[in-house]
Amino acid sequence: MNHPPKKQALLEAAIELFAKDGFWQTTTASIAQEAGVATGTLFTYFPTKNDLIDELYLTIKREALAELQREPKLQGSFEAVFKEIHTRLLKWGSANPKKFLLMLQLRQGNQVSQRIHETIEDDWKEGYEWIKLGQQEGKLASFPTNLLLSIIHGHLEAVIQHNIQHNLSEKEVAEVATISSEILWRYLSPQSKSPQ
Amino acid sequence: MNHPPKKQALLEAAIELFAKDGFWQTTTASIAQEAGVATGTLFTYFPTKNDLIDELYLTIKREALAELQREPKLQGSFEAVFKEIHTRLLKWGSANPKKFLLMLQLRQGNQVSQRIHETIEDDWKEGYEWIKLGQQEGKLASFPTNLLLSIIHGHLEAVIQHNIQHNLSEKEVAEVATISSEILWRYLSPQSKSPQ
Amino acid sequence: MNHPPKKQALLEAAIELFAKDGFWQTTTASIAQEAGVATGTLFTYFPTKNDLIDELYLTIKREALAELQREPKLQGSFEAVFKEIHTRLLKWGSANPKKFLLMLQLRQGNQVSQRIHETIEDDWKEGYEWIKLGQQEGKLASFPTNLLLSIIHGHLEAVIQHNIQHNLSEKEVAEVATISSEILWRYLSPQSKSPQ
Amino acid sequence: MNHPPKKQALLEAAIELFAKDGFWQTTTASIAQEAGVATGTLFTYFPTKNDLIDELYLTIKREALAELQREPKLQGSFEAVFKEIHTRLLKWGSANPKKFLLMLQLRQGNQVSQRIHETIEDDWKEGYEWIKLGQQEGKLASFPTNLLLSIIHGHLEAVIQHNIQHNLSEKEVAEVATISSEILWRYLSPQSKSPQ
DNA sequence: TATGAATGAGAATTCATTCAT
DNA sequence: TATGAATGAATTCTCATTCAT
Repeated sequence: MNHPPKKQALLEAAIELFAKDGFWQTTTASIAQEAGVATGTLFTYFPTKNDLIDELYLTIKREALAELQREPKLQGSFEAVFKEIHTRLLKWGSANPKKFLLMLQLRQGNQVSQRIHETIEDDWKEGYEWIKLGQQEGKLASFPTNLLLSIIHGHLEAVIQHNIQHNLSEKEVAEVATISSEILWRYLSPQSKSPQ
Repeated sequence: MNHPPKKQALLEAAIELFAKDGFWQTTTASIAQEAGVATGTLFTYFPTKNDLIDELYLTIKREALAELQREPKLQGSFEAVFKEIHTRLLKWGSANPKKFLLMLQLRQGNQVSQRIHETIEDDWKEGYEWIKLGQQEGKLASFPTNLLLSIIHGHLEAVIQHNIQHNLSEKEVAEVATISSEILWRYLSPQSKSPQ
Repeated sequence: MNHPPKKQALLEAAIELFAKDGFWQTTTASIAQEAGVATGTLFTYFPTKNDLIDELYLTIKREALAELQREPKLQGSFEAVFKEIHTRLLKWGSANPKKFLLMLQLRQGNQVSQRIHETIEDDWKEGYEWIKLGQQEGKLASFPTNLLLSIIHGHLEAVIQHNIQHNLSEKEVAEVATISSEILWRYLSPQSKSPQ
Repeated sequence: MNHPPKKQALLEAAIELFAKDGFWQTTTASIAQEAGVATGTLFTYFPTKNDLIDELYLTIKREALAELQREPKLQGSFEAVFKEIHTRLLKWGSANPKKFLLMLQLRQGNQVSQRIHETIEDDWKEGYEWIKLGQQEGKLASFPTNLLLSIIHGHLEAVIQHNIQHNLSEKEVAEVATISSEILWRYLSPQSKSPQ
């Protein structure tokens, strides 16, 4: 976010190459080359290749989070805010396919250290609490919060991956976002609203 | 499924180790050792490490598919069949966490060859057609079939991962399956059922 | 002593190169090359470069020890045995300059692991006990056994280094050995023998 | 001896670290850090790491030599001077274990350049001549001067190492020095004194 | 002089794969 | 088929040294 230029270049090169070839097929030498620095320079900023991963993952996760904190502020009814969050994340993921897919890859591959997972959990704690509150106030279906989050996450991932795969334009993404948030909301509304 | 015993042992050892340490961190030597065979023997059955992956992925995918083909046959209304499919897959994934997580890992990591992806697509074609037919007959929401499938997939993944993470008992899994299939069905029913 | 041929070749190559260039200036690649095996082969026998050192040091120390155990058996008066031990070690070191100097280098450089030092101490324990007994029986000067051993060791080292540096012939070494063992014996005899 | 403060700090840091970890395991960066200066600063004073070694070795050797040149002046009979030299060196080594052991390490490891060895030989030439003269005048045993020096050296080393290892107090060192110089003198006196 | 980020040649070690038995 | 020692290309990481400031 405010890295020294060479560090920034390394992170960007890593995103590019990891997304293209996968983490383990990408050598530190090629990252350095892509970033236009010497091989040793990488290790000035990241003591090991795994530290690079960790920082990369954290950086991307925080970039996604930043989407929710930027102007205009999230406001309005619970439903409105919920849909807006969904929309912003969906748009961010669709617009940043490399970062998004890399995030999935790193998570699935167990490459990210526990420490980083905890840091991120911490970052997103506010959101978690907001969802929980929504449930307590009867705005959201009452199944286990973790399951609820898993489902939201799974839904977002599925739709974003679909958008990326089909290479949708910004306008199309916006349309999908509207439909998708509508569906998700209906789907996660409290049971009372469900048809008998 | 009907492999020579050493081949079978190798596949099982690979599942164990890939799931634990990840594909790239697992050496062919360690797989052979875990399987109780010599290092060279692995290459008698799988010309390269990547061929092992391919076969493993295919085997697992077909094992999941077999769940849908086993007795009792799927039958009844479209809704009943849809829910049963969902339930069987969810139970299979929850009962086979290693295989399930490995499947995700291999898919995200771009490790599986194109050829295998095509083979699998072929295997599942029947299901794809069945979903499409359901849409045409107005049994399912009418958004793009691929998106629909992505969402189903994402939902299943989310719930299974949740089950695995929380280590649910078979009974609990059955309960979650009921709720989950109910929700998913409601969610993917044609728009007409949606609240105005 | 009874190593697989490639392991033996590696140990010999290592002696050659370590003695010539020093431990840290010698690369594992060059050792493998000198031994006529592939770079990886070294690591089949020695997990790390340090393990190679350890084994090398142990092997050399035991080779020296073997000099004392070979035929003809050590026998006769305490004095005769003492001188014979001194002579055999002195001859061995003078005849094996590379091994001898390497031994010194490894010991001084703190390269050998504690475990190996303990193993060696164990190997030589019998000798230690024999010296101690000699002291108790009044055959040797009564200062601290450890100091006594240090002095013997220091003397041997000094004379061997001198022989090596001056490149003495076998015959000359034999002469020096006689003088040297005479001096050392006189020097370490009990105080009573000393001039007032 | 009269170095700029940063240079002095670097030399001291180097002694500390070389003695602890060995020359090759110690990085120039760590020396600089220990000395509290920037990495680049080391190279202002020592063009290469090897130059640092050379200067260090020379400095230590001269420090030992200085022990013999300080007040009170060496005087009295040949025997008295011989014993006093021995005692001073023994005390210096025992009191400066890091420097002493480092000296041994550097010598054995072939780390010091030829140029420096020659310089030092020059420094100690006077002592060499004095010993030789002693031999000619029948004060010392008549075997080759070089061998004689080796033996003296070996003896000193053995005893100092023993003192260091057993962590003797200053008083104990003084006692050992007396015994040790007595022994050494007896040992190196001309043959006539030896028992028949 | 002093700094410390940057360099890049070099080194230890790994591991998929081969092949003689 | 099965074995496992041997191979050697490839990779991560180190560190003495440089140089712009």
